[in-house]
Amino acid sequence: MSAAKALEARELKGDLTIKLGRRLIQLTHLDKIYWPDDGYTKGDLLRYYFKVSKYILPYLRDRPLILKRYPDGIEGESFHQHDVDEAPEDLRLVSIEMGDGHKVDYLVGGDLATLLYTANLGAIECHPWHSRIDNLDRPDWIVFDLDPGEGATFDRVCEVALKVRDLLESVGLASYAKTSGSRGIHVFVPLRAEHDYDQAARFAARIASAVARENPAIATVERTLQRRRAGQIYVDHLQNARGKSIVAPYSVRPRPGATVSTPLEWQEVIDRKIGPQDFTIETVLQRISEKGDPFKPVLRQKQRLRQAIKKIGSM
DNA sequence: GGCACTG
DNA sequence: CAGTGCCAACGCTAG
DNA sequence: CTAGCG
Ligand SMILES: [Mn+2]
Ligand SMILES: [Mn+2]
Repeated sequence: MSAAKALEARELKGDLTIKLGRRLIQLTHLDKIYWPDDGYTKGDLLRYYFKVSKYILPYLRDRPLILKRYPDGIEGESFHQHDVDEAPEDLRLVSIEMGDGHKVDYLVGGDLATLLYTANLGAIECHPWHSRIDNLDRPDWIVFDLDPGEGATFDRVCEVALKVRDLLESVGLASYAKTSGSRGIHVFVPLRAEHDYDQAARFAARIASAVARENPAIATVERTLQRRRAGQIYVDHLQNARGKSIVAPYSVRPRPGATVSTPLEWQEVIDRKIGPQDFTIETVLQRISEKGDPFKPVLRQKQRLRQAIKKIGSM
């Protein structure tokens, strides 16, 4: 059966084998409940990823994938998986040598077959590396993970996101925001992959620290939970390292409502009329068809860090 | 979720 | 046959 | 070095 016809059925039940080009992909337990409070099933998850594939796959292409698996749904136990030893032969893998010399076989993103294979394993979220397999030591984006503390509002997250954007802009860099799908915002800075993780991370630390220093009531870079004040937003820059990841644009989250990490226009961050709960596996496709993808420049803009490092150094 | 292994 | 184990690694930094 | 964080 064609993948499209099979997956677009309103109700998905039991198991299904779909053909993608020459590949056969097994999709199992389609009626298993993954979101008990909402009634969404594993079939609903697979249908969403099939329909959004054209938009999400560019952000996964040629990147090692970290799987965070929820085989029994969002309230069941979960585990991380890097080393994938049982993947079908025809899915792309890359063998990456770790610090201690042992090798880990990562799945490589970008193919629909891989996306549906990982979703079928219960990998609700997509977690790509910040670098691509042809240049694993040089990230092609920097991320700022804005995490609201207990009691901090999404309004305040928006406020801090704009501070980050403005500072980046003042050193000559464009940036892009998406909802995390939980309560925060992720700010991405697209890069030409020419600086290594250490240089990128040091730059990110300087930006985050400056935002916290200039806005101490609402932003902090303090990692110790107990020392973050209520209402502050934690500007987490420490994800900018090899082997770490952040959830991809258009990735589903294992959260109530089956929310999706959704790219925003900066004007939406300014207007504060939207919230993370507005974007779910049921609403995001409609939004994309109306507004397009605000993150498109993230894969096109090859920004260079040299001048920006110089400028932040003199501030 | 699926596979290897145990009893 | 049913039941169980397994599937992460690591980078950072305050103390 | 370890503990806590993600
Ligand atoms: Mn974080
Ligand atoms: Mn976060």
